[in-house]
Amino acid sequence: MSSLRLIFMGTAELACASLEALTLETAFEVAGVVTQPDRPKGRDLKLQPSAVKQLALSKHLPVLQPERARNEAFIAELRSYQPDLILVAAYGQILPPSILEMPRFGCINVHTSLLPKYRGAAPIQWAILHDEAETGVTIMKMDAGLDTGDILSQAATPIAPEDNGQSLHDRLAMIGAGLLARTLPEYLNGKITPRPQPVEGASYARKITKEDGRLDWSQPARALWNRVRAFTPWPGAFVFEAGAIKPRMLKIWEAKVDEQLTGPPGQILSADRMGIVVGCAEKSLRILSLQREGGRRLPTQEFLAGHPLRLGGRLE
RNA sequence: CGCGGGGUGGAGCAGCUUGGUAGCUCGUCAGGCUCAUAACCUGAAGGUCGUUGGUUCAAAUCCAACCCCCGCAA
Repeated sequence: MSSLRLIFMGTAELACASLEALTLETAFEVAGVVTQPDRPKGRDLKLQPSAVKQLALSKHLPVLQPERARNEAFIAELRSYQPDLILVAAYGQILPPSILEMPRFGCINVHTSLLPKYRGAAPIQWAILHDEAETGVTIMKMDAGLDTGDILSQAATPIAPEDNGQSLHDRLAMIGAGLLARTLPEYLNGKITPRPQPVEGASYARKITKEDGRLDWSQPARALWNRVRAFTPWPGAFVFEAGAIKPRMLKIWEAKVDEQLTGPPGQILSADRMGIVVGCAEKSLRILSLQREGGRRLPTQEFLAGHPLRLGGRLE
């Protein structure tokens, strides 16, 4: 039997590790890569190819970039590739039934959560936000619902205190790629029976927005700490210096919960080389590195050298 | 031409509007104090003020072009 014809659909950085893994498997032939159209990005809003497109081009794989995956012409073109299997990872568009039913082995998705928890667009961030002890990757067979398909395999990883959105993302990308490489052959050989997702415990991780990164000091320090971690490096947790005519945004990069100091929510309780401590609903948050609008990311000590903060001042 | 902030000793910033002596908080080095210290005191080294050109008796400061960094936005 000749190698399996496979179509890869993905856009974000997360998908690259999986694509890389698949191209290394001789049992598969990656016949084409589908990714989102180039989008305006960067300071000049110039069109930029997706991370997956860049990787695909470097491997000289055919790249398809339909504006809409539902588009009839695209579906026809996809059909012409006669895929045996379609692999989807962080693609960013809903696939119509005509695509889901196209390959004889179906469409397989790599999702970065332990389904049925955290279905949807931002499972990594929401897992950290919700103070989960662990999360993971699920390989599943896609169906018409949003991340509701039957499970082929899963792998878990603990969320460590030093984890943030970036580190967890990178780790899950690697775990996902490895799990995919192990799961696919077994699935294709009929050694895996897809099992339906449990009804209990399902949740939805909606897309996050910039505004979700705003720190609300009326929350407990641990919740704010989780928010900082979850939103690093994107979209970033932020606050504003209070009292200024033109409020300056401060992006918080690193923080930890301070067990000792307490004070009114938003009030600066301490500011020295050890950090900027701000009062919260419960305990306080010690900011270790931050970035002012227009400036670069700085450790607290260096930030304070040029931006003295008044004790008792406020952040909001 | 998407909007905006910025490039000043090793780090972060002020000074620029109203041209005329290089400033602040740190760091570094030396010495002092101290049981000790990331604390405190004294002293020192370290900068062609992003680049090029222009205006001027005189430019960090005014004008022009260019290079680079960052936030927003995506």
